[in-house]
Amino acid sequence: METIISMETKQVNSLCDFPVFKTQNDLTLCSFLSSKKQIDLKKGEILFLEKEQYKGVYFICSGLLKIYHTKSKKHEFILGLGQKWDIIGIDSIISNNPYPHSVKVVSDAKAYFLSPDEMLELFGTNTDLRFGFLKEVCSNIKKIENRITSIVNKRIKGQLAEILLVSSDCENNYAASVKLSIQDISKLIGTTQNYIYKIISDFTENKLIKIENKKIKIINSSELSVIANGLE
Amino acid sequence: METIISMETKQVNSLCDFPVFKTQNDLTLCSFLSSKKQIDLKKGEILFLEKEQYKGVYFICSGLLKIYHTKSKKHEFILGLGQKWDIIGIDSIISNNPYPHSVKVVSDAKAYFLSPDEMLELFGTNTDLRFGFLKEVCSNIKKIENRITSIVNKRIKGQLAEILLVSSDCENNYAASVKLSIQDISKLIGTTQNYIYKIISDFTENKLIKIENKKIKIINSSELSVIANGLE
DNA sequence: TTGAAACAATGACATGAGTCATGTATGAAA
DNA sequence: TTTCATACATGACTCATGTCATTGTTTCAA
Repeated sequence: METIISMETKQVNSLCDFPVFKTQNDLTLCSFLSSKKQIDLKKGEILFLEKEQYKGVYFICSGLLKIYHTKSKKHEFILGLGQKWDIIGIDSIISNNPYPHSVKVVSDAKAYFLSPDEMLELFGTNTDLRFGFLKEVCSNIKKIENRITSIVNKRIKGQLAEILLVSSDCENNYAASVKLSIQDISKLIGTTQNYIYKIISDFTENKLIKIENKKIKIINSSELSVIANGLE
Repeated sequence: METIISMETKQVNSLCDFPVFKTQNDLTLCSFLSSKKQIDLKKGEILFLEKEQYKGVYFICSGLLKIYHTKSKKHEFILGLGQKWDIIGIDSIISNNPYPHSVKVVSDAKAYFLSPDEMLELFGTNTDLRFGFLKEVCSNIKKIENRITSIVNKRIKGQLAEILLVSSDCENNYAASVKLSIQDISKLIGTTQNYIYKIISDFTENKLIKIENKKIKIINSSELSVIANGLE
């Protein structure tokens, strides 16, 4: 069960902290990376829209973003989430194509931004770094292949159970629904908001979860896990 | 509507013919590529299984392959099809990871095979070539992102209509079902064989298609197109 | 303070999709 | 030639999911 929403607490202090840069001993490179400043990304802000010309790569330090396709104004589907340590926009830079999806800030975030020239400079001069970026791109393939298989094989109830489990705060069993609205959860799974309410109502009736202060608290995580794995 | 099954007729005579190699003027490289021989891939042959250690990259010249995940022996899901001009296995070589999916030959095929050493040699010495392979990986990401969005937004009936349309032989309007069995179509869409039969039965009753010599002939492609686009 | 609009949530009903059982056809083995 | 296993195809039934209408709550502007 892959983590959808990260619970990591280590703070990002420098672009150097990103795993992709960890192997570097090049002092000029480290100096350049250390000089970059984090930018603020406000909730609701759109980083870029699908088919827009690429304008750089974002290295996410904190907060939450959604990566989505829009079939029409009515039908938005969330392909994935962007959070700490994620790197957004590499594939467009590499392939010299417009962005293949849109990205929007779900909760206030911080990130480093590198322009196309800066990226190509990094990309061109350093073999280890190049392979690091390429591994990042390739791991995206595996991740989304796993996601499509999961969507096809699981009932919507199972997908919701999984989201609630992996995003729960282990200490208090509160699902991070404050980070992801019911509307966004429905778009992440690819169903309707009404149906998500229905399933949440069922889960509440069956005493798997309960609603406290508009938050979802998990009270039977083992049963939710059975549902998430499609084994009931 | 992206083509699922290629109808291209140009024959592949050399590894040089692949678009990714088209920009090359390096005589040593061309000589090496020209020396490679095609290998035969028999129907039913498995190129590799998910989680297997990578052993090379296949450049498909003819025939049809399926790229799939297996949840269990009972649940196989086809992530995509491999056919002429497709390159299979790049991401594992680049990321130095086992194969993230399995690949099986659906109808007799031919391909060029390059070992990891040969690939790394190509990859390491030539900037244009490197970018060409990376573009290939990035276009795979875009393709499967589009696929996942399509699956989530379309009814199964719409997906079947689309498969029948794009795989049809334009001259005779025969859907290439001889290339893809009903069983494999159901695995490509992610549904049951029985439900595919049901929809085909409905299409036949509504005079959109008809069965001739165990082949599906399209007789109302405009109506099928409406269904494929989810506009009925 | 009030009223309109937007959002949250529920219920009734309709449709899409899956499962199981059954019958027929085909091919391989005895 | 017969028998058995597998594949093909259909029908009945059940469950999952979506749509529409409705009610209640919250927010914001006048």
